[in-house]
Amino acid sequence: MPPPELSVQPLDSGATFRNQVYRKLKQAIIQMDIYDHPGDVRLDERQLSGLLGVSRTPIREALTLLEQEGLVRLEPRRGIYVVRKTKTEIIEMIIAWAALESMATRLAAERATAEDINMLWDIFRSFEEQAPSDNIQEYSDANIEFHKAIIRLSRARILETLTDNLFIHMRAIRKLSIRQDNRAEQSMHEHRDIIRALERRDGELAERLAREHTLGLAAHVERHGDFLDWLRLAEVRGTDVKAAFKDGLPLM
Amino acid sequence: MPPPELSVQPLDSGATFRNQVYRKLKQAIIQMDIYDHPGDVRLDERQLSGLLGVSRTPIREALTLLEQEGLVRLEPRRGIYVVRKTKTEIIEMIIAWAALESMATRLAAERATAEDINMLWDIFRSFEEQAPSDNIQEYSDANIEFHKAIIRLSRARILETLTDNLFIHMRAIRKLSIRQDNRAEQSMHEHRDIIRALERRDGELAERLAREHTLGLAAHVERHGDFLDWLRLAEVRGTDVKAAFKDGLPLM
DNA sequence: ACATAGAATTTCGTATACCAGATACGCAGC
DNA sequence: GCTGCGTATCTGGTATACGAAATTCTATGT
Repeated sequence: MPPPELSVQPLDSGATFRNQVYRKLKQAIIQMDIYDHPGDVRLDERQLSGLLGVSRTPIREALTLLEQEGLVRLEPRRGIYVVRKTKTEIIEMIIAWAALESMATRLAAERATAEDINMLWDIFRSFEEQAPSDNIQEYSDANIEFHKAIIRLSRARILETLTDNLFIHMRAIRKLSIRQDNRAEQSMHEHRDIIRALERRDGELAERLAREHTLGLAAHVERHGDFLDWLRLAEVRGTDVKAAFKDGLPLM
Repeated sequence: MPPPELSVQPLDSGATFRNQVYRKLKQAIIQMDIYDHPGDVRLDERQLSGLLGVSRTPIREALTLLEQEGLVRLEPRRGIYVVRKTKTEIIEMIIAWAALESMATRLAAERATAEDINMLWDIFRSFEEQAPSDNIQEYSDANIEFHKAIIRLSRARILETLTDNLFIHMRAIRKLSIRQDNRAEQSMHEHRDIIRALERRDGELAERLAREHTLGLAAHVERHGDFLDWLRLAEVRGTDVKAAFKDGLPLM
């Protein structure tokens, strides 16, 4: 007879102020979408302190974390600014993502159960129906969810962690990801092929398809992502950003 | 005539106490090599405060960073402990490393200059001479330097950053990396083949060789890395670790 | 009006004080 | 000697106070 184990949960749940503030700030920064905002976005420790009802100490520690994640930039005695990645940085991040996800896909081909793959088909179908041009945000989020799902099947936590940190910054190119030349449709086909490769347990192929799929996005950004750096210039010069997009650029 | 630009250096150099403490602690933790130490290693904020001559505030912020990097674990109101990775975690990290480095190698094949590749040959030769069995630490460090050099040739900062964070934890398996079955020699051959592929600008091949080389290490750890988890058990039970290695395990 | 020096203010970095959870210790009871 | 309970102590989390660099405002002289 197995011993009657009473396993009590830790229940702490990292509920320190520091962690709470960290999560709240992170969510707020992501939600605001810096790439939709012209100009600098500056955070004030005291203001946040009053806003969140805690002292500056846990706020500073949370900001320290956010800085390491590349979400904010702390300029000593000058201010705290929400970071906007450059085009080059975004492309590098996509490349790193491609590297990690292709490896994850290889592992997934070995480790995923039949049920796991059914789940992928479910996700695939669920946003196959959805017209991408309608709701960019939802489409983009669903897209990322698909990739996250595959990575999860690798059963390698570190790959999840590392890519999660990268995905945060993919909001920068949301509007780009479904631009003309039927990227959306092509993307879907590639997703389908990846799942099929997983189904056939062809790790080699699945890995290659995943890599090429994501590197394709990198190339797309390389061609059409110049607006990312314009945002920075506009910010410095104080120009109205909206105007800069009048001449045929993707924003909206 | 070029404009007479006067570019003044930032000169701040991140010399805040927080950053200084961060670097010092990181170096100290890495140097001590937790995997050589039996038992828990606990850090005391107040003690560090006295030791380093600064207040607890910058120390706490530095520890926050180290926690995020996975070097220490902060247990609220219980203590701060240097982290020891499990075998599974180490293997996952090697896999992530393989993913990032193989991608970097692919890029390097496109971007590296002839001079860059000569530098790789230099590094290669410099530790070809060195007998690996003599000085494990030096051999291991040189080995990692080689990999860092290749990654640097990708000209993708993010790949450097991400892998640097992974390499920190590779000290865990230093003693393992040159165990019997002439891994050292085989490793050297593989390094040579990677450089040759880069020389021929064969990105596809270089990527595959780099991936297989590093995944080989993962497999090696999978087979012979059980001692990593024993360390944890020994720690919990308070057993003398050295004894556990008597029966033929790699340590030393 | 404009330029400028200097004071007042803002803002982050650091030090210190206080609090509550967790542990260790010791005493009482058996 | 062992168990259980309560208190003292330790430790990290949080709040507050202080300091110095950077910016802004203002008054003054031209």
